[in-house]
Amino acid sequence: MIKLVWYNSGMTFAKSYEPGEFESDIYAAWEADGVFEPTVPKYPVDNDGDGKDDREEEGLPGRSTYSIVMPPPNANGDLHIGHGLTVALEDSLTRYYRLRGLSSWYIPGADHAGFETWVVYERFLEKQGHTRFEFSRDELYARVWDFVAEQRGNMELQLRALGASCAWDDLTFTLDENVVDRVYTTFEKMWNDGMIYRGEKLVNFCPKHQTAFADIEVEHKDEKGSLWDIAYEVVEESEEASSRAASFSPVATGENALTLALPRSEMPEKKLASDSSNTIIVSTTRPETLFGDVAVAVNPKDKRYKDLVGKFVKLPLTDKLIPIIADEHADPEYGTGAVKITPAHDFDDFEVGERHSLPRVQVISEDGKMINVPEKYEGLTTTECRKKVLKDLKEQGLLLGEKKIEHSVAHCYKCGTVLEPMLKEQWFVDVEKLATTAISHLEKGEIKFYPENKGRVLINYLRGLKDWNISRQIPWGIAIPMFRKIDEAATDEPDWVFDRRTHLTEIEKGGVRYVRDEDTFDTWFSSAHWPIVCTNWTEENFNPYYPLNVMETGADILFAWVARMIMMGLYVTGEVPFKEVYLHGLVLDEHGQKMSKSKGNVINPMDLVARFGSDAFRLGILRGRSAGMNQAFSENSVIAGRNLCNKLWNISRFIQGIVDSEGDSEVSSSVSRGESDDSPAALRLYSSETSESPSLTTLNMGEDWICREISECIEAVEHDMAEYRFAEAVEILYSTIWDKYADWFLESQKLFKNVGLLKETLKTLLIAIHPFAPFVTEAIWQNLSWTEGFIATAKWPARLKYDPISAEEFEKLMVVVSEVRGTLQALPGTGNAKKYGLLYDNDSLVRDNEFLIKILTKVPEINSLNGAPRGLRLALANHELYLDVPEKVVSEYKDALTERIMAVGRELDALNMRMMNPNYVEKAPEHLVKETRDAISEKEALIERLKQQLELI
RNA sequence: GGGCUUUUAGCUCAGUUGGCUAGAGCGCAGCAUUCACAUUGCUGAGGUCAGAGGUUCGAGCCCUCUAAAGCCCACCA
Repeated sequence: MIKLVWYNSGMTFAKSYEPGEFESDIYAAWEADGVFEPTVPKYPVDNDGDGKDDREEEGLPGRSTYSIVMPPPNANGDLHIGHGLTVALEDSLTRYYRLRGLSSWYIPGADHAGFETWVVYERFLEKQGHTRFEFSRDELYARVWDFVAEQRGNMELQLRALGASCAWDDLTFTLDENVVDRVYTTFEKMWNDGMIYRGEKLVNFCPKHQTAFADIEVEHKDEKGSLWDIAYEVVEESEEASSRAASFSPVATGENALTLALPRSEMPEKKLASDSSNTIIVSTTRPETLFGDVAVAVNPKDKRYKDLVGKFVKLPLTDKLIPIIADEHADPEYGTGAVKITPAHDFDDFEVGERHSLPRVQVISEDGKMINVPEKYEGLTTTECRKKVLKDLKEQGLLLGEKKIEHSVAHCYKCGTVLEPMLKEQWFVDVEKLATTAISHLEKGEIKFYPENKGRVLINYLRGLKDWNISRQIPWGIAIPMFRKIDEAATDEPDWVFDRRTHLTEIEKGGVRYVRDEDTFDTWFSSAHWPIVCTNWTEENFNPYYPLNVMETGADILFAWVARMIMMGLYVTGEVPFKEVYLHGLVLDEHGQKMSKSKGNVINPMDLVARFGSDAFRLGILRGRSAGMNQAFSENSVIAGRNLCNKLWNISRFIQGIVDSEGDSEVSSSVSRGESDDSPAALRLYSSETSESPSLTTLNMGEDWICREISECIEAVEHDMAEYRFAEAVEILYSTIWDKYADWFLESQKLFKNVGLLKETLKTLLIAIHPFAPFVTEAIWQNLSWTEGFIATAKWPARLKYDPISAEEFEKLMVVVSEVRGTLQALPGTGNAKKYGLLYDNDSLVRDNEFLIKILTKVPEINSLNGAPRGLRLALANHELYLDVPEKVVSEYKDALTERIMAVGRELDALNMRMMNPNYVEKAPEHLVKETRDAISEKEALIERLKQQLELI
């Protein structure tokens, strides 16, 4: 084993911790030594040759594995702050469970990020003066592959810098062969199960990127726009219409129809005069699409239009006649209550068209130009066409009004282009079965969510889930393994066949030729397999790593990813893909604003790592963060983390110094551990609850106290980790190490040194904080003279043994010390600590700990009070303590003393109020009532003494 | 319109089944300084827990309403 022994090679602890000097060496050593490898084999093993998986035969009581996958960062990009948080969370979990003795497997990944990468690559092509249309699909795929391969190393180096203890050999790229295989297997199964269909549906189409999006990828923004009123002339001449015309009296309704067609209040007088024919007024934000109109809809309950339903209107600027239909979609309250129906270019209209079996007339092409329109409009862009249409309508007197409105418009989430609803043949997954299965498993509580409410939110989402469009018109992705028949003669053969040979553009099956569909899969279709592919799950083999213990990812992709993994996991494996889900929120800037390039408030995690160290970043970003919440982040918290690392370093430097000078006395380094299976989440963890460190002896109450504090801290960390309360775990470690261990225990050890205990307690704390600060703890571990191996694979500490009564005594001593310090500070003048001594009368705590108190308070001397009390009495009940202060100074303290008496008095009043309530005494738990009573008598005694003191002055 | 979340110190956040004299970090003020650490130590100021009612012996926590901020889904002709 490689041991990084700077200590043995003559290197000593420098005055401060410099992360840059250690981090990369340490990471390289971990990696070289296989520290990140799980101990339970990842693939089936059959050493006894009985044809069965030994891992399964051995049985895994509870579960001795811990598996977690990394949400794959974009292979061609840099890590952003969100990745930083992800790694801090996931790696802390991994390292914690590794220390607790589980076979931990953190599986890294890289995402081909279909669309994201494609956008970057297209931009790159543009810069080189090329366009995608110069290349075939396969050429483009090969080019992007090279492009990504060149950049991929970056992201992996950055993950290492963050300390991610993942098994690098198992890195899964979303285009790896096993991923594609698995995706094809699933697709084939779905195809055979009749869950895949090809449908002409409206999809959100980006004219710039020439691809369709899933609903979830569309960004809706509120924009200002216009709502135009256009008059459509009602005609009777059509064949269908004339048959009904008999019952319709045109004379009487001439004016009525017009009046009815317009909201009464908004109807200008002169328009009435200028147009005497029967018209129906529709409102639209997109006049250019009127060529695609196939009907005008009114609400069936709308009395104004009752008689018009079934009649026809003449489509302006054309000769077309289209029917007036009744449909719920028309809202009588909105606009004129009549709406034009353009099924090929509007989602709602599409559905109306479905209901009424209307044709779909496409008038906008994929590149955003007008088609299938009168010649003068043909080939115009939608914007040009709109202008022209409005002008022509106006000339014909058909444009009756324009209203400024605000409405939401679909945009490409990448380039901001307005998306065009476009009629396309796409592959769809019928999600009904997937969703209902997922819902039933979720309702059974098979997956635990953090935060808890997200489970219900997810069920709610799944209930309303629509069919999933899985086709994308970009070359960079997994090809859809479907081939279209091109031999027209083969009439008996199906139009589409499934085939895995997507490396071919054309195949032959049974003498019939087929051509490959050019589309690729939506990335979420393959990502949905992530837990399955990362853990090498197969139909045949037992897999101790599936389901994953936890899925940690961003709350923003709960629907896009988590929902799909659950549906796909259940569909493919029959099991939920993970037992628990932890969702983190967005990392906001220090003012709670979303980070964005345009605001210039983006924080680069690598920059912070370089300046303050990886551990500082991890500690900083975990602080003040809870599940599912978008929370602010600033450099300050990283600085606090950096300071803690330095504190740890100096604590270690101090203790190593003691070990060097006092001699390396014999201390048993092995601490026995028990095992139990009743720990949280049925994990088989090294349990420290039942065992104690047997070899240590505490020699004084400070030592008992710190053993108690550390034990309680370890216990709290265990609870916090089981509940994913990272910030709390860090918090308690921080205060235990700094406020307790360094400020009280180490200070007291300057008097009595228990070398064995110093070593053991330091080891305990280092291991406990290692999951959060892996580098500094390893750097220290390697620098200490009495540690072995890597801290990264050490064993989680056992509880320390202590005498609870003695520990409690130390707590009392701390109160005395604090009171002495506080009073000295409050006295007039400076440098009081060194001026005045402490006097005690019949006080064994102070008498027995004279030297310790002297060290902690810095008072020059502590003496027994012989004779009458003098000086300033300390405001402590149960202690006869005086500061040896001259009369003059005491009298100057009078005001402070009065204030003190008042304060204690207020506390006493509150307590008395409580006791005066008979219901409290009767109904509150006994121990509380007793506590209150004790507190009252203590305060009373204290107040009495303070008053005496005041009288003396 | 449907769903979700937040509101606690100057700032960012904890506060787990109600027991609190409401905590932390940063910031602020004062004091200290060879002897592990100025990336330090000690001390302190700072809060009607958004507001109003209710339940309870007891509410930051539970219930109802109100106000403000934010997010998601649907719709917006």
